[in-house]
Amino acid sequence: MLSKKDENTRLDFIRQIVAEDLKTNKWNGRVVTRFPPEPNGYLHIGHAKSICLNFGIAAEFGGRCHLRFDDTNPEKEEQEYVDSIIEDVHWLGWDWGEHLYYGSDYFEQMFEYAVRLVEKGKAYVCDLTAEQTRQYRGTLTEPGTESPFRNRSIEENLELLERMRAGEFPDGSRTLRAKIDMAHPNLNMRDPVMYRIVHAAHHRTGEKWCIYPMYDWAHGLEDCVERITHSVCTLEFENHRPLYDWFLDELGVYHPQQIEFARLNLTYTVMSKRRLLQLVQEGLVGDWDDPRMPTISGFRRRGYSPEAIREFCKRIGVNKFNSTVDIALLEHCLRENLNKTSPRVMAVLRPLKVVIDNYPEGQVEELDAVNNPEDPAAGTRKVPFSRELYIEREDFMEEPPKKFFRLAPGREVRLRYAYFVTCTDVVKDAKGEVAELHCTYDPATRGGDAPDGRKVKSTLHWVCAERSLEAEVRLYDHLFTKENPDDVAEGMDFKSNLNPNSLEVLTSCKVEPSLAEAKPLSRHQFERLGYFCVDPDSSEGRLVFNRTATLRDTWAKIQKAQERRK
RNA sequence: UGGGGAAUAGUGUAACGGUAGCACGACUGACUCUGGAUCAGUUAGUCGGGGUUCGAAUCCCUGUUCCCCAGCCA
Repeated sequence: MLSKKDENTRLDFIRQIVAEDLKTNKWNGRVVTRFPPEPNGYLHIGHAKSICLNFGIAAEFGGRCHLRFDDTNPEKEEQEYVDSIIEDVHWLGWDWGEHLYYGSDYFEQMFEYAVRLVEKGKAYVCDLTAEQTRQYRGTLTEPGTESPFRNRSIEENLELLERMRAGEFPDGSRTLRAKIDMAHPNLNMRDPVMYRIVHAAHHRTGEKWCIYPMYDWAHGLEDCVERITHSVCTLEFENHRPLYDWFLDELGVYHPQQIEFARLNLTYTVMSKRRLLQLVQEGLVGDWDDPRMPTISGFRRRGYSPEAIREFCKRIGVNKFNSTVDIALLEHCLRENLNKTSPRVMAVLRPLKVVIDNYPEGQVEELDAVNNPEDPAAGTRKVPFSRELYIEREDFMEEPPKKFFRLAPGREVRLRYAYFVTCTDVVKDAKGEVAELHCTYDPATRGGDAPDGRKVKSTLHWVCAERSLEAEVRLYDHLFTKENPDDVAEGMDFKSNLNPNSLEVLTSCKVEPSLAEAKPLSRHQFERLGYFCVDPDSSEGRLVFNRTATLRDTWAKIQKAQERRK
């Protein structure tokens, strides 16, 4: 067990700051964080890190966390994204109560603050074109040049700003800029744009506005209005913090503390919204919720549980340097959770027919099977057994290599929860492929135990031929073949590393009848195969499963090693 | 070549001047009616060079490498 000191020292650097602020009463005991997505795409596992950080801190320190849409760019944002984000954050298990906000709700107040800055002589209307603004900004090593409009009178600025708002000027013709320092070594401080003119309909404010605030101007004010205490964001905003501070200080208003942390990178995964959008738009995946996508909706459809994702976010930690987490850790958290929670079931992906020659024709018996050995409360169910069964093709080999313990001619194995069977004959088709197996069973081993104490080397899963259900099963693998999808040849992009085998569809799988009523998105373990989730594509009488993850497969490892030796 | 950040096993993280620890992975072995799970063990690390100190991952100097910034995106 951890001592109290150990627990405290294990806090990440952000939680340490929050804990310290609580101790010194910096914010009068308040802890208010926020998750501020722009509704211009679907949430991904990288956002989950931020979500768990912000909502987690609020929950752990007795504060609250706001869900706020940072919707200041009408050209990229859509209601569809708002809806999906709300659904995803909820699904992950977090709740913001009444604290659902939109940056656009503060547009009027932001404008008033802008007027104040103009009145203070700290902002001005600039007529430079975008191109000119860029040229005047200077470079990383050379200072910028002051805009010729920088010293307009306060009266003129005020009048022009009102006329900007009134829609008198075309897109891009003018901006409102902060008057800071064109020679500042931090480019963000070289008279940054606060408002641009965009005659576009906004998904919430409609046609009301034709000027929209820039991120730097809007974000601090949103935090300010909501009385955020700790404004947690990613590393690339570190350069913007001086500006965040400048705006709030010049206005003399409530001033949260911005803290930056490193975004999540995952092996075999691309994470930027831009590239995920590209995959969707170019039809390289089904949609945002394609089970191969690292989106929250993709993971949900794939069969991941919110608990697994939250545990993952807890384990990866929080830091200020870039790192790439091994996707195996995510998969570990997944299996750890699903192992404890998923009901077991038998399903055969690539069926091979087996006839039990000495079993009575026409007889069907119901055998007891354990639903979840990790959870006795899950109880048992009946599975039908009869003369004709299906087993997995790869569970039989005519000429078994060393360490292959499964079925082979003359060999006895156990059919899980059923009987010991011995393979007596192999029937082949015209092409010489194994078409059917004949076995005998030992009636004394009913249930799977031999009264004489004899052992078998392996236990196979199976389904009753007559009573099984047909199903489609979609097998997934990593979307990319390289740990780092950006590791590409000259002139190529990440798409050249797409895994052509990331999806394999199996259409004539056989599953046990208890699955007839399985609900969409319900998760099951197919014994010896992996975790599978009912895809929403399923319909009455047509079951479709997604493979969420395989079970750890020792035999596959041995096989690989054997092949390598050849 | 301006400014801002950052470097700890293969990977992710802890240690806040006092035994470099944990997790994932990999590899052994035990157990098992899932070749699952579980359990036990092995593996392997402080970016380099100086200094301060009884003692440095930690403090100082210096070098190296990596990330971010020149949108009227966020």
